[in-house]
Amino acid sequence: MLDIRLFREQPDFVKAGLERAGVDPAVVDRVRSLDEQVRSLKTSAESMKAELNAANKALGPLMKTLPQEERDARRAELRALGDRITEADAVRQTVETELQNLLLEIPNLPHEKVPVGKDDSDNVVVRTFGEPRLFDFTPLSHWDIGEKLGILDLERGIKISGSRFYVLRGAGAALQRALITWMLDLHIEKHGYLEVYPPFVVKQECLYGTGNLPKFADNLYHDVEEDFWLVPTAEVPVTNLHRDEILGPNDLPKRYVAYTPCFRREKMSAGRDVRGIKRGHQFDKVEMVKLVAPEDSDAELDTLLDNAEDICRLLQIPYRVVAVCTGDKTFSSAITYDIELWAPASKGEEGGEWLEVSSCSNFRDFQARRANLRFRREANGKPEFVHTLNGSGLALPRVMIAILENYQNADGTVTIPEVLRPYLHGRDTIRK
RNA sequence: GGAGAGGUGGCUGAGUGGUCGAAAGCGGCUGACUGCUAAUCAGUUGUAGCGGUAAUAACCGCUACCCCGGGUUCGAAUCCCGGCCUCUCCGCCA
Repeated sequence: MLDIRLFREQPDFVKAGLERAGVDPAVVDRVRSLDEQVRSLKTSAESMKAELNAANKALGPLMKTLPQEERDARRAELRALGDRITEADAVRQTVETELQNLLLEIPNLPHEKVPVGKDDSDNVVVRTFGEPRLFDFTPLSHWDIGEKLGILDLERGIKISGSRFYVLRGAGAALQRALITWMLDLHIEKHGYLEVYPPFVVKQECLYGTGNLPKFADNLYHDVEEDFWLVPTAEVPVTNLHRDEILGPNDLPKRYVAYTPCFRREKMSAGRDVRGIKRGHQFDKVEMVKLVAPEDSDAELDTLLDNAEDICRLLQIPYRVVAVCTGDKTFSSAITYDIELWAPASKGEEGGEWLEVSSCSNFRDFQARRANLRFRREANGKPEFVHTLNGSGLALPRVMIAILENYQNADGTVTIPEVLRPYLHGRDTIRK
């Protein structure tokens, strides 16, 4: 959520930012008009309340001594005033709710460094690592490799849960588990994150905090009976760990890493990426989340991104880093870099593609304001909103795809990346 | 799932429907005293919104906040209803 004061004091700045993000800047004037209404309604109601409070204060001690008739008269008079206040408050409440709802649907302003663009075709590749491998045979897609090795069962996933679900078997399941443990260990021991294991269902407040609600409910699984929501990413529970808290001077930065499954309805991408395991309703992910002081967030994004890239480098899989443009960035983020792994056969007959395995973002105070997530610089200082960041490190299914397709051999086996072997009892190859 | 108890300021904890933003203690801050620390004494000490003086530190006024949301009443921390949460006992269970 953007600071209402920004709308009051620098409306042109907000308009310019929203325009860059491809949002109609006319909302700024609507916000300002609603804000002015709320404030004037509040002022008039407050002066009535002051009047009522003063009258009540004066009336209290007189109640015992005043003649019955006069008491009744005073009561009626004040009751009428009270009723007018109730009405005024109701009107104010309506307008205020409208304002709040509007603010909740306005996206974050893009960071000044974000390239301006309309959609993902305007994203900018900022660096690449490694060279796509040259095959002396025709590389198979991961779904072919997976089925042939008996480590991926797409049919039975569909049988038991429907489309976009799959089953990993044997070395497939073990490989994913090894990846999760290895990534966690790396972030904990080498990069200095604290591991947390959060709930996989959350209350709706958490989703408002990160910005998934109210706008993106149709991508979320919701248990109506208990009003629980399945997490679409660990970002949601972990960013909300300190919701409604004021952290102390020595509590920042917080650097967390969490493994969770992620649940997404994928209503927006119906019919897309239906083959293989590229896009499922359920997938696993290791996620890094940071809470930092505002002046540190730019630098923290750089290290966050590097921590995620480290995984790719150690796996020795070609990747590229993409600066996401203003038109393609997500609702809550101010700036985002995507990491894309090369998958040589992920499009089947059509060949390879760059697969998004991580999205590293700085949200500045956008989520912190929604989640009321603050800190004090000094013991008696004024609370300020923290800056939040997060990035995948990494999303499992697509890493699996990249490993299977990049490390496949002519004989149908798959070599296991060296860094993972200690996590697989020294095993170096997946064979049938 | 059954029965009971309770949710008050940074913490502990009091609070007959009006004089309660709220006693007291602890903690914090300021000052005094004392070679220093400690102790003692005095004062002070919630947050937010709006308006004003003043300007970027501060001061004054009003409003709101005693878990959340409704209600009763001229007036609610206090009474009533609903919800959430915590604790204790019993039952069940990975």
